[in-house]
Amino acid sequence: MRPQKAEKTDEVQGLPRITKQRRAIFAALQGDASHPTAEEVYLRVKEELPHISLATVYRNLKLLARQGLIREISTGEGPNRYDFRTHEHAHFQCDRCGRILDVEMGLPRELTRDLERTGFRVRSHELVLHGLCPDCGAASSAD
Amino acid sequence: MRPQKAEKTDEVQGLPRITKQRRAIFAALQGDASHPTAEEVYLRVKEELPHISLATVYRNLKLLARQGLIREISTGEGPNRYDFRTHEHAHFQCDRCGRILDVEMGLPRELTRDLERTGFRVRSHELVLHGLCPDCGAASSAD
DNA sequence: ACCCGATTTGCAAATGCGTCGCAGGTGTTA
DNA sequence: TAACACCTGCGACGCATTTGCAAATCGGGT
Ligand SMILES: [Mn+2]
Ligand SMILES: [Mn+2]
Ligand SMILES: [Zn+2]
Ligand SMILES: [Zn+2]
Repeated sequence: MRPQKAEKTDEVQGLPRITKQRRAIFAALQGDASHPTAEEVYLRVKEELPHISLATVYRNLKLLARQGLIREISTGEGPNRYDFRTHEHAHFQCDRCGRILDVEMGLPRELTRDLERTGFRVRSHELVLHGLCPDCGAASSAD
Repeated sequence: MRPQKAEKTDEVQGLPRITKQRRAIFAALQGDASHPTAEEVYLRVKEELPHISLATVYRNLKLLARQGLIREISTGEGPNRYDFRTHEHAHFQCDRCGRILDVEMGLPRELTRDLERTGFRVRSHELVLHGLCPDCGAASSAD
């Protein structure tokens, strides 16, 4: 029996393939706590794959995020950032140095429970704190 | 004595003036629970001030937000949105209809306390939840 | 190993959203 | 009313990200 080419109604696209670009982009994030931007990932991957295109990096970061293999973070300040840590945690962005630091915390269970009880379906959430990181806070008071 | 024109070192700019554009933009937000985009505010204000420019709307929304008179919200999905409600509350954006709804909740005090204790200075935070709103959740299960 | 079609890539152009520079206009204070 | 700093409208610009397309590449089936 022939394998049913693309459905007509639903936009089901085939399974993602493992290209060297995709693999390298994913690898570039692993163990990196800096929450790099697409541009930064691009520069990094380019050392291994000099011909890779920035568009490919964007496409794959989006895809990996959709697959849940990485996390996409928008801080409301500058470009999106990417995180290999996919567990539930919040982020702190320093107003001064711009760095993004992990804040280990989840939402109070009761909150989402209350929302669900009101008819909402909570799929995800993003919490970003702003202020001064320990380094910059100290620097500015010593100023 | 002459009034000290602009400081040399510090970029202190004079006091904001009350122009009809600024007033109209602020007024357009009042009582509006829809969290409109700059574009939407622009269209609304244009009915009263047909010659207003979109750049002016952007400039004033930013300024009003800096003054703390309104709140700027970036959901990570589409353009920024503006809120006349400045008290601490979170937002829920529906994946289906895109609407943004208020969620009355603040951060657990203990969290920021722990952060401050570690040397952070928390100035603000933004919490955005994603999922399906009551209307869309019902619609999709009835589907 | 080879085929073949669906997926992916590199490239450039396009898009979306927001900001900037500048030449007048306007609000505010004296 | 005069003076001047702040504002506005306008278009050009900038940055981040997306998209169209032809060529390259994966990978399941043979
Ligand atoms: Mn993180
Ligand atoms: Mn709100
Ligand atoms: Zn810092
Ligand atoms: Zn909805």
